[in-house]
Amino acid sequence: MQNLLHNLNDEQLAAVTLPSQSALILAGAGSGKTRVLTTRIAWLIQTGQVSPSGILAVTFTNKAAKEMLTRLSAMLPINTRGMWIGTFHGLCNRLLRTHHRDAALPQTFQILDTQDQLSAIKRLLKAHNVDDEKFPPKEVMYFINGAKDQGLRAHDIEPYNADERKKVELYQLYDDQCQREGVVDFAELLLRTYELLSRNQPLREHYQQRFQHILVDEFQDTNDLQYKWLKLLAGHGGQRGGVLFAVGDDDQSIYAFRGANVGNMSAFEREFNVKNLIKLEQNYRSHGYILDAANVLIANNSKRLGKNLRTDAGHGEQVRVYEANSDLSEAQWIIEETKNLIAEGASRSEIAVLYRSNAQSRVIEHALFSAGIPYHVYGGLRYFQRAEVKHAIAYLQLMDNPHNDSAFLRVVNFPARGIGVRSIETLQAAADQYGISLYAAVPYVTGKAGTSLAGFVKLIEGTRFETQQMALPELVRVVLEQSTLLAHYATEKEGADRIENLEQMVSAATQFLSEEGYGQGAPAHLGPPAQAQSGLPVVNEDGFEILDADAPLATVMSPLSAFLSHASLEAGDNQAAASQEAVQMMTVHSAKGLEFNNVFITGLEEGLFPHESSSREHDGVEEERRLMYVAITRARQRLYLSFTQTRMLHGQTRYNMKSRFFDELPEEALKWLTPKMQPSWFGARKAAWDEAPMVGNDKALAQQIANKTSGTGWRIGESVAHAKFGEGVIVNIEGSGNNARAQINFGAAGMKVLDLSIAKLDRL
DNA sequence: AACGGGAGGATTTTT
DNA sequence: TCCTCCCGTT
Repeated sequence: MQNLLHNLNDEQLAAVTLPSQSALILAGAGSGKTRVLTTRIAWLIQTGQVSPSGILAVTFTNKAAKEMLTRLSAMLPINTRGMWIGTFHGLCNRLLRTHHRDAALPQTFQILDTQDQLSAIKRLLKAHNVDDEKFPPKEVMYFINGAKDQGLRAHDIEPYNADERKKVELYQLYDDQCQREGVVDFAELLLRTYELLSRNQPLREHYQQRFQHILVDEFQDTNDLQYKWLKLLAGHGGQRGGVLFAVGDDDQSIYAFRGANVGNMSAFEREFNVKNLIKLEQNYRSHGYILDAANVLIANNSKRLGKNLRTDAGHGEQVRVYEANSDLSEAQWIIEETKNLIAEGASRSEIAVLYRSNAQSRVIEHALFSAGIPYHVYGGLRYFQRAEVKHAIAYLQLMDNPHNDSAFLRVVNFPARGIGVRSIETLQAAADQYGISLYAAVPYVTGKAGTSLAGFVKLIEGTRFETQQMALPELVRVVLEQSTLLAHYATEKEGADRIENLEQMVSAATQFLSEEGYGQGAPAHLGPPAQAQSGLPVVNEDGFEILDADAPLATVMSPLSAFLSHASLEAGDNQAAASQEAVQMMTVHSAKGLEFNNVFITGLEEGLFPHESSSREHDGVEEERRLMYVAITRARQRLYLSFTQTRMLHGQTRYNMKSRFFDELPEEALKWLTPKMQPSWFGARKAAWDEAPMVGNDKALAQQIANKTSGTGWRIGESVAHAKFGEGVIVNIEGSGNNARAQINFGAAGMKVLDLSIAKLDRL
């Protein structure tokens, strides 16, 4: 125990050893959050307050879950495999497999990833003759997912106009289609589990009693449904249930666009009557100037729980700021600085280039490539999302559940076997007539189409029979052969990579079996033995004895089903194993949770970062500011910020102003590598602006600024001096004439709003 | 069925 | 600019 707790600072120690009450840990960037979370679990177990089976730890990503397991097994001499540590989706998958009957799902239900879901919706719209101009599939998908993320079914929604009524109708039809086909999308995993537990009292109470300690990572990223899910399991409002230990950072909430609700933090504090709010403010990552920049910037946000990072590491180096003429020269500058860093002994993998949007990476990539500097771009297609891999997966899905129409349609004519659009239309008509799956409708199609379709069914049936007793990797190999996918790509000019990817699937299967604790030789098709139950038996409303959805997965699903869920829930790495010793390029979003000795934050221009679309969203700029905060706090030792006067975007040259975030950073923490131009800078910029052909948003922005500054005699971006507050920069101007007020950032003296007709300001 | 031309769109992302 | 999607042609 001494070992477990030593080296924790006071804040961390307090969090780890909190009594059994709901707690909210405000964990700043680089404050040892994961350490606190894992040590808390270890401490609870080691002090005998809970057994490993009483722990439920939830994360958002598989990576975070794995990290937690790894650290835990290093701390505790127990087998972590039996512990419930996983992603929301992974845990729901496990619960739904076990209780599939109560959840009204086939045990082999398959999981749609986003691509699958979109094609399912496209198919639905076609089947119901919906005008996809008026109801674009993507929009329908957002609508459905948005509703599910709030825990709403179609019948829960009160449509406020005809269009919405149609969407609600489509939502219902979509759910019907999924149910018919035995498939479940990501949001459905959560919602179905939530409904299962809320409707089934014995089941709910069983898990409420079992999970005495529920720990949640990245709590600021939870959506409404996830919070409801947690409340349900924690038995909120009832006598039963466990203690919720939530760890998060409201300042790092950057996923509102996908439904995350930071408000869950304060809601949790209120609803669970949290007495234990602990702030982890000691930062072990960044040097002082970098933290100062982060702290001062984020102080501009109004809705915060409040937190200030501190470090023992000293000031370190100032943040370097560079203004480039163009995106090309920005890239060139990055190359030069990167070369310097490497010459000084920096490892390439300790250099990160961050940008707001993916479109910005191209120019920088090009420059790095020309300079012969190895780099790795994050993002892009993941292994299980590649077309050829998805095709193979579709064949495997048909092995497991031939009534999955999505999988059927994907490969019925791939590789080509003469089953065209007409054949499919005939088949679809038959399926609709009898209300059955496409696969089941094949015998009803006559003629030539019927013969080729029957051939396909024979292929599936034959392969299924042939692989009956095979272990998973062997089954995968046979499916790759029998489907003629390998043969098909062998004839393609560029097929070598695809074949390699397909063959990799055999080893992926082997690796999966060992990771999940399946015997390597277990027949892939075979379901779990009915006796392989663990945990307490519980009885549902019908008096059936049901088993606890305990780990490992092998007890609740066949190796094949498990592998298929794995393929959907864990999309795999992006791209082939990139060389480790490479400059890391990624969006700010994907940099969350990572850290580097040297960080470049590029494209810091109004309209890009903060992004122009953010101004239209509720609290959009605050979210962008949090994003900037995340970006800054990635850096350990050296941070570079850059912006450019002109940038080629969407085929047009744009003239941007430097990001407002520069005006929100403390002067003393910055070192301008190029002259900081103002106020003449603004004039020069405005001239360039006037000369250049304006595109929509430039005009809007110029107009907005003109409106704001008209008649005040002051301009946004201008440097001023005040007798009391010292030097500052005008960040914003509101109102006009005698009512005009300027928001001025006085750096160390803070942000002030001054009445321009009263305050005595001097131009600098 | 495969290819090409044209139109339109283009934050951010995990599961 | 550059990628994706759809439609029309071979």
